[in-house]
Amino acid sequence: MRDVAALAGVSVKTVSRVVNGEAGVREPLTSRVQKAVFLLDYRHNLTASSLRRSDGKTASIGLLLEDVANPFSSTLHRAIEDFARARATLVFAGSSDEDADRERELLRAFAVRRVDGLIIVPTNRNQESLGQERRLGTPLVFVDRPAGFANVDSVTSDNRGGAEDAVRHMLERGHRRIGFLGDLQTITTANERYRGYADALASAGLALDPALVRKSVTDTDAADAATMDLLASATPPTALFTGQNLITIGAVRALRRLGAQHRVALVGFDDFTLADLLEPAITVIAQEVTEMGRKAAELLFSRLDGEGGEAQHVVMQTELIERGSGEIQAP
Amino acid sequence: MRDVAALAGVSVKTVSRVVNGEAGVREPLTSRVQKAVFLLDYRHNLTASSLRRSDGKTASIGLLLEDVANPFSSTLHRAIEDFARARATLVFAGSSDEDADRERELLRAFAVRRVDGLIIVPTNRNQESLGQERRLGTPLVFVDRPAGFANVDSVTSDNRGGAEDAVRHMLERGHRRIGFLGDLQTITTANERYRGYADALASAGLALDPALVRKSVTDTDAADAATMDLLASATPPTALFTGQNLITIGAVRALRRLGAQHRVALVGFDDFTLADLLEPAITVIAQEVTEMGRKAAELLFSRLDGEGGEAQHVVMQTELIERGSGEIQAP
DNA sequence: CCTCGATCGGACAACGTTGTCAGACAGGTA
DNA sequence: TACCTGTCTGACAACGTTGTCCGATCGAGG
Repeated sequence: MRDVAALAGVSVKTVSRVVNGEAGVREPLTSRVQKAVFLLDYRHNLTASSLRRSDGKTASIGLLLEDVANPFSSTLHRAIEDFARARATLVFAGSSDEDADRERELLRAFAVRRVDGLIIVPTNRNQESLGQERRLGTPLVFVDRPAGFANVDSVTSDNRGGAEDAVRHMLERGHRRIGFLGDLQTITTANERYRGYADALASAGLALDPALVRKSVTDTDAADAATMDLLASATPPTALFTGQNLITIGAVRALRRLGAQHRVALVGFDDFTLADLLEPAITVIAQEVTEMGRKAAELLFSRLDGEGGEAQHVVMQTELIERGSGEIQAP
Repeated sequence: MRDVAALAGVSVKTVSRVVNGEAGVREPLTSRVQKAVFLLDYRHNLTASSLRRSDGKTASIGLLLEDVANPFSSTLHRAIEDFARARATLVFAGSSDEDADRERELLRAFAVRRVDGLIIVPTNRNQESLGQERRLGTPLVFVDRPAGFANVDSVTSDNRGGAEDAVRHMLERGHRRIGFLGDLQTITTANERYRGYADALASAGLALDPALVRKSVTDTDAADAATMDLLASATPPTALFTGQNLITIGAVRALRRLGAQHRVALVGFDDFTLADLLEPAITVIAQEVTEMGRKAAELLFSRLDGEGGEAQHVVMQTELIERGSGEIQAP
């Protein structure tokens, strides 16, 4: 900056003014400075600038996902990036892999870099380090999973309602023995989906048969095995509700192997690419992931703009997409 | 930091020493400082620190992808994140959408934040602003697409060889009329894949029939339409080579609609989830995406460590995965 | 030609941190 | 006791930028 000032024959402060587009520099100088900037390949140093500026904003936010590579996370990421771009803000993304230590480590990394705000898909229970963040005054928004503290903004799906829709959909087609395959119940969304399953059965006046429930299915292979197991029973389910993407795929794989894909009904939570090209195509409960990301970013930036007031809890509706597998009638 | 020093009854410099784990502070003080840090919820300010420190490192890198939400990009992202984590470095990711202006805008945003290095999936032709980055001395690695300048490290797949494998695979099964569906030829990878297609035909002594080639297919719908078109001809292809994920899916959709999926052979470039669960399962040329990301990060960090010497150009081999669609024999 | 007001430019300090360097202190030796 | 060595500690300045504030300059009016 000093070099630019020297070349343009002005003071550094004047260069600062031009670079920041402040009023108060007349024409001859303005273009002389811009020319010098160009000639010297000068790049404004945002870190130094934010250190000095009164608001101290770094124009960056932290995004804590389960895994930047999974479709749900990366779709969220993209929606948030797009919203942030309009605010000239960059996004640091990190993967927690559902691990509390990694989450803590990333939160710390975000904090030392002085991000302006955080959007977080929180792991099960790691609330102390989140609380610390909050005390530091960094705005915070939770996505996908409800906030451990009620007083933090959050954007979630109606997991319970969506699951209930899925199960009711199959009940309406005559199924009475509907299996449940879900992720670890320590994950709040998984738990909510189980409760939706139970709700639907209760509303229909059916007893919940624990033999039809598998509650700690974490990946495709486990789902495959659990499905094989369920269908091998003496009184197998005639329909399945799978609580998550990978589980749905595992179930499809197993049904296929058993040749049962056209006989056993299936509705999965979460949409996925190519669900419509499978045989049968898979009926799913779809979440509005992009809209969740957009909304979370909107909430965060409104806090950054100094919006006060009560924490907001946005709940997004889910949508049942009929594709075939969920419309198989009970035998 | 001043507050911490005051509470611990030491100078700020001593706090700095403790926080950075420097030698030269004896026991009574060390723990007194740590206690004060804890009591005051003090967080080290990395931006100020990097401003002052001699190396000026911000412990962050910029990652310029086509779209953080697409599977290829997000897999790369994850691999790079993992490598960076071991170096206590955070990743800014951004989506260019193949748009030169967005690319320029993001490069600028990275630069003003003084990232330590850049990993870039470059758009077609935007070499001036990349050159500018290089003049500033920011280490740079290109991924997926070869470098416009030869003197920049790069990690790419053997697109030409992979495409040739795909086409040869179908030639060996008796096909003589093999269609090509590829992305815009301004994208270097798309062009290389076309050349691989042409190479394979030439090696087999076959003439390249322009009527079987569609070179500007950019998305699923266009691929669907192009496939319908090709198969409607008087002398339709008996096999298809699709140059990219979305194109493959569009082709699958069209073949399905025509009921031709078990008659027309298909090999696609790029693997994708569920390719194995389609009917028939899709034979693909798979890239080692995770390894590409890891390697790119490795190259970047070795430059950050001051590694000099010639630019390296790593070319990853591709792998043909037989699943069924590519093994359909010619009629 | 002088004065006044409005407008623009620049010197200085400070943001939070660390590199440099000199001073303080303890312990050992002559 | 005087002196020296080595180990810790702290004062100061500086990283690149911007907020504050004062002084300079210019144009218009008397």
